[in-house]
Amino acid sequence: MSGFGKGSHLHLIDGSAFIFRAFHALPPLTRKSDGLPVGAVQGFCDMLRRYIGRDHGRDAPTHIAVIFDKGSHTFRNDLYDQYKANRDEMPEDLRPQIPLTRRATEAFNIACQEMEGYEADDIIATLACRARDAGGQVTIVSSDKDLMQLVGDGVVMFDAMKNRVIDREGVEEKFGVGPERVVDVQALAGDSVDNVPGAPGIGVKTAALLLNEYGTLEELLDRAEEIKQPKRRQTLIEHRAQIELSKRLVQLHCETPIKFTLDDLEARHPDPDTLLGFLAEMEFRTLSRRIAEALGEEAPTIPEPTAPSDGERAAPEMPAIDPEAYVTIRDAETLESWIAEARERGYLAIDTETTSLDEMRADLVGVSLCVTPGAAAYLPLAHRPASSDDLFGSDALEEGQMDMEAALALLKPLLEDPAVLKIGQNMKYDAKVLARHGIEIAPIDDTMLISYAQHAGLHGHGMDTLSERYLAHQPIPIKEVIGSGKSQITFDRVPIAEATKYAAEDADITLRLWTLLKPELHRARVTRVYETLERPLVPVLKEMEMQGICVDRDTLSRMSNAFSQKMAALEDEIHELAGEKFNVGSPKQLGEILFDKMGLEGGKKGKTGAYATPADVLEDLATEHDLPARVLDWRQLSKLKSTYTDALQEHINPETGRVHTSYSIAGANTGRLASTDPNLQNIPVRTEEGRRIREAFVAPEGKVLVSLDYSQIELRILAHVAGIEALKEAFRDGQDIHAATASEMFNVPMDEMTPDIRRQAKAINFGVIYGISGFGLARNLRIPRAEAQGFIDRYFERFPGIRAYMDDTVEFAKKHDRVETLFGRVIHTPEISAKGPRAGFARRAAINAPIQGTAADIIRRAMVRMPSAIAGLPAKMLLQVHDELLFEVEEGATEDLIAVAREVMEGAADPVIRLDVPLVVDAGQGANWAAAH
DNA sequence: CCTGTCACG
DNA sequence: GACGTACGTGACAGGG
Repeated sequence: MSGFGKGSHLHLIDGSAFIFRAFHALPPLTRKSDGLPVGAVQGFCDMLRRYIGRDHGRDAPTHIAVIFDKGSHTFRNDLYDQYKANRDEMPEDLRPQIPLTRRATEAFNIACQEMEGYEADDIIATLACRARDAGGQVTIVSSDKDLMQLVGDGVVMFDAMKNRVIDREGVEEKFGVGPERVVDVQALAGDSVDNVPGAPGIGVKTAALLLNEYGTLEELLDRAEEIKQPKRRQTLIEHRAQIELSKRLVQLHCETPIKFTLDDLEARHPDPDTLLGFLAEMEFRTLSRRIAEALGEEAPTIPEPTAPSDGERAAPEMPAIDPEAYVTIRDAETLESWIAEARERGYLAIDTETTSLDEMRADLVGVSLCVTPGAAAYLPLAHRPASSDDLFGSDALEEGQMDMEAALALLKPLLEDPAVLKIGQNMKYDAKVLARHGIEIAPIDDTMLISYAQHAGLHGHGMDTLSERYLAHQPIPIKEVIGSGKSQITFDRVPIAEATKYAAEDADITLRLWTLLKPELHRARVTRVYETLERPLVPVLKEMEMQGICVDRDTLSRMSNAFSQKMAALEDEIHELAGEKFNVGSPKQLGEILFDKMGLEGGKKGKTGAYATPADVLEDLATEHDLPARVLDWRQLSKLKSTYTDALQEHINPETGRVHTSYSIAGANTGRLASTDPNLQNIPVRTEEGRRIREAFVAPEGKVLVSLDYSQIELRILAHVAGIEALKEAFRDGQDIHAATASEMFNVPMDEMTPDIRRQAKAINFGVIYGISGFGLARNLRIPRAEAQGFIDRYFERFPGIRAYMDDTVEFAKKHDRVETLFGRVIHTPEISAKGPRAGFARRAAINAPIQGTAADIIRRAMVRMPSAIAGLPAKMLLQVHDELLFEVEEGATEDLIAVAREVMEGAADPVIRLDVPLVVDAGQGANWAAAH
C-alpha cells in the first residue's frame, strides 16, 4: 500500500479517556487467580473491540492509533505551575492497570503512542494536522472539549459513548463559535477541570458573545477599551496577561516532535495468538470467547483457579446461549423429567409468562424452567391462535399444551419444596402470579436483588441490562415477540415455538446471571444486606400488594366533579384576564401570554426554547397579578384531578375492589422502595384540598386504618452518624428538634421561639441532609443568598461535627467510589470524581445516601419482622411510605396492633446497630387515611 | 419519546 | 451574566 494521503482515514483514539471511562463505568473486577485489579483493562479492551468492530461505512480506518498521556510534567507546567494542579490522585486500583492498557493496545496490533513532556492531546493535534495536510480524513475518538479546536477540514470527533459525531456544528453548539475560535473562548472562559485561569467572571457564553463581536481574541484585547460593560472592560484590561497565558495553555501543539510517521499507523489485523494470549493472561473469559468468535478462532481455555480462598465455587464455563436448543414441554412425562432434574440439583431458574405487567390482572400463559446453563424449557399452558378471524375457534386453546391445572399440580410440590431453591429475575412478580394459582413459591433467590445489593448506583438491574453487562448477550427483545404500540399482542397470542425461544432464554439467562453474581455477594461484602434487607422483603411486599387498600370510588368521583367545575370557572377567569382563549395546561402558551403579551418579568426559556413557568415563578408574579394566581389554583386542581381522583379510579381492581400498588425493591439507589401503578407514596397531604384525597382511602366495615410513622428518622440518624452531642441530647429529651436547632443557632431561648425562626432552622436541618448549598437554602427560604450562606456558616460553627461528617463522607466516596449505610448497604457514586456541574450533584447525593439509605434499611428491617410479630392479631400491613407503615386492623384490636408494631419499628435497628438516639414512632387511627394521620 | 410540572418522604 | 445547585422518587399533559 502506498503512503498516507488522499483517501486515507486516520482514527485517533484518546486512550486516557477510554481508560477512565472503563474504570468508572464498570464494577471493580479482579483477576481471579491473584486478585490483580483488571476491570479497567477489561473495559478498555471491550471498548477497543467494539470500536474496531463497528460498521464505519465509508469512514473505515486505513490508519489507527491509540494515544496516551505520559508522565505528569509537560511544557504547560513550565508555563504555569498551577496547570492541572487541582486534579485528584489517580485511584489506587487504577494505577497498576495503566501499563496493561498499553499492552492491550499492542495485543490488538494497534499503534500505541505517547511522548514524555507532551499531552496526548498534542500528539493527536500533530497527527491530525499532518493527516489533514496530506489530504486524508481524521476521526478523533474522544469527547474532550479541549480537542474541539481541531475539528474542521476533514477532521471530526466521535463520542464513542454517546455514539455521536461531533463536527463543526457540534462545536458551534458547545462553544458558540467555530473550531478556529475555540481556543480564544477557552482562553477567556478558562477551564476549572484543567485549572486554566481565563478571565475572572467570564464564561463560555460571554466569551463567545465578545468574540463574535470583535472577531479574534487579539483584536478583542487590543480594543478592550471600547467595551461598554464596565466590569467586562476592566476584567479584560486587568487580566490581559493571564488571558494570554490561558491561550497558550489551551492551544494544542501541532509540532510535537514525534518519532514516527503516519505510515507507521497503518491499520493491521491483530495476530490471534498474541491477542487471545493476552486476554487469557488477563483471564477475560467472555471477552476471549467473543473475540475468538470474531476472529474465527478457538477460544483459549482459561483454567479455573482451584479452591478460591473464600471457598466459593468458581463460576463454571458456560455454553453459548442458543434459543434453538430450548425444549417445549407438552406432556406430563417430559415435565416430570425436568422436575426430577431440578430436584436432583437442588435449584432451578424459573420465569412466568403472562398477559399483562399488572400481576393482579395478569393471566398465566406459560412457565419456563432452566436447570443448568443452556438447558432450558418452556411449558406453554394458555396459548391461543394468533388471528381471531376464526369465529368459533379463536378463543380455544392451541393444541399441544398441558392442561394448566394438571401441570401446576405437578409443579406445586417442587415450587414449595424447602429443599429446592427457586431462582428468578424479579421474583415478586412470579410469586404473585403463582400465588393466584395457589402456589406459595419458596425458597427463592432473585438475580435482580443480587445485582442491586452489589451494584446500586452503577447501573440498572433489569434483565436486559444485566445480561448485556455480565453475559455480553442481548436477550430477544420482547418487542420482537409481541410488537409494540397499537399492534401489540398479548403473550398468549404468540406462537408456541417462538414463545419457547423467548421464555426459555429468560430462564437460561437468569440461571447464568445467578451463577455469576451470587458468589460475588460475598466478595462485595453485601451478603448480609441481601439476606436481611432484600430477599426477605419479597414475600412481605407480595402480601401487602396482594392485600391492596380499599379506595372509595364514589368519594373520588364526587371530588373529581367538584374539581372539574372549579377548573372550568378558573379557566374562564384566566381567559378573561388574558384577553384570549388558550390552553392553560400548556406552559409554552402560558409563558407567551405572561412574558410576551403581558410583558411580565422573569420569563426564562428551557432547553426547547419554550418558556418555563414553574410554580415558584408564578408565585412571585401572583403578588402583583391575578392571572398567575388563578393559574396556580388551576394547576393544583388539575394535578389532583388527573393524577389522583381520576387515575386512581382506574386502578381499582374489578375482582378485589381494592387498589394494588407495586413496590420496586431495586428502583431507588438509596435503598428506598418506589411505588408504581399507582404510586401510593405520593398521595397528597400537604395542602388541605389535597389531603381530602386521603379520605377516599378507607377501611372496610368493622375495620380501622392505623398509621405508624417514624418521627424525624433522618435527623436522628444524622445526629448518630455525625456524633452531634447537642442534637442527640435534644432527641433524648424529646425536644422539638427544629426549635432546639434554632435556639442553638440564633441564641433564642426555647420559650421565646417564634414560628418564623423555627421554620428557618427546619429548612436548614433538611438542607443539611440534602448536602446543603447557599443557593438551595436561599431559594427554599426565599432569602438573599448571602443571608442563607450566613445561616449555613453559623450552623457549621455551632455543629462542627456535621461539616466533618460531610467532608469525611465525600472523601470516603472519592477514595472508594461508594458510600455505605450503617447496615452495610453499598451505594456506588461513580460520578463523585466527575468534573463540572455533575460533581456538585454527586457530592450532595453522596452525603444524602448514607442517611436516607440507613432510614430505608431500618424500615425494611421493621417490615421484614412485622408479619410474624403481628401474626396473632387481626391486622394486615398495607402500605409503606418511606417512614410510615399503614395497617388495616379490626376494630378493637387497634391498641394491640399499635403496641406491637411500634415496638418492632422502634427496635428495628437492634441488635445490629446501637443508636445513640431513640427511634420514636407516632401512631394514629381512623376510618380513612386522612383521619389516621 | 422527551420535557416540564408537581405530588410525596 | 462562568456554570448550575438542595436528596430520593413516579405520573401526567403537552408537543414534536
